Amino acid sequence: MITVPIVAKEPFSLHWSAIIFEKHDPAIRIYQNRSFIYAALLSSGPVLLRLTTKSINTNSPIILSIQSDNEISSETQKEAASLMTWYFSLDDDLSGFYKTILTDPVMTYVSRILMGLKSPTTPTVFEALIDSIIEQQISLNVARSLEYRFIRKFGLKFQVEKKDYYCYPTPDRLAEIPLEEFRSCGLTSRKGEYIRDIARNVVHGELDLEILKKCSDMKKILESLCLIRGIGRWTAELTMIRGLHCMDAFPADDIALRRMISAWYFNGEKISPSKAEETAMQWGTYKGLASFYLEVAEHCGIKPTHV
DNA sequence: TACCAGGTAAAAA
DNA sequence: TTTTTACATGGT
Repeated sequence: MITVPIVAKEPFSLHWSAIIFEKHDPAIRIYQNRSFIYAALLSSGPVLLRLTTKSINTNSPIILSIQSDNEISSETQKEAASLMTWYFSLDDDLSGFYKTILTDPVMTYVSRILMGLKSPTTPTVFEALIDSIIEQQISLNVARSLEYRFIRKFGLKFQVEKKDYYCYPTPDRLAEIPLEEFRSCGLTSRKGEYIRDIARNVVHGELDLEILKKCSDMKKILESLCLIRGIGRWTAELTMIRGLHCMDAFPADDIALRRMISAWYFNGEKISPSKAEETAMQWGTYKGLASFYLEVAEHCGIKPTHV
């Protein structure tokens, strides 16, 4: 095992940023005992990454450790560090967000509790896109269990100290899966088609998702994602938040998001997507980040009773 | 048991 | 052009 110190722009709290991963699959990724563990596929092969912090405070130092049954080169160390820096947006400065929401008492209240929370980003756009497809229409609990089945079935399996771990499946692998196999881990046949078609198009070079990271035009990104079969506005926006770190994307049709906005801003009264948009206006260019704060608040059982 | 959950494309009207 | 329907699974 090799350890590397990691620098994060303050304020940053690993605890809040990773807490949505508690109770996830320990063979894939999980947050427990103040450590975030992730089975990563680097260019040299699979490794087990662990980010650890001593306390939940924002100024607590972060240590990255890399585990593998194979030798770990200095190149691999560098790649691992930059992957985790991307994953938790460690270079981001949250002060702009906190300043923007000062006029919103609700978001200010939530952000003071969750101080240092940054929105995690998947290593690849592909991963965010496939996860978002799996999550279409069904509840998060159901989606989560389907995702684990999916990753365990199709992801690269490797061992560290005799324990099994699974990396997220690559386009290469998914391109050759027969449709019945997607169906057998609980996906609809339709979703299986979407996923296989996307994987094939990526492999054949007809679709370049990762190049979207270089595009700064949100509207253009949204449009190009929506051209893909199986991708509507909701899936595109979720992918932009989770795979491209577009903190301004806002999936107003999202049922759960509307439920959360309704609980915090409208006393639990049901609201329309346009009402949700209206509420999000005060979050400026941080609509997606603010939404994530509400999501984490819900996850942690933080409720709007004290506002 | 029936219905809903962080939707979407395709069929029917 | 607009409205309805099928889809898979786990929780209530």
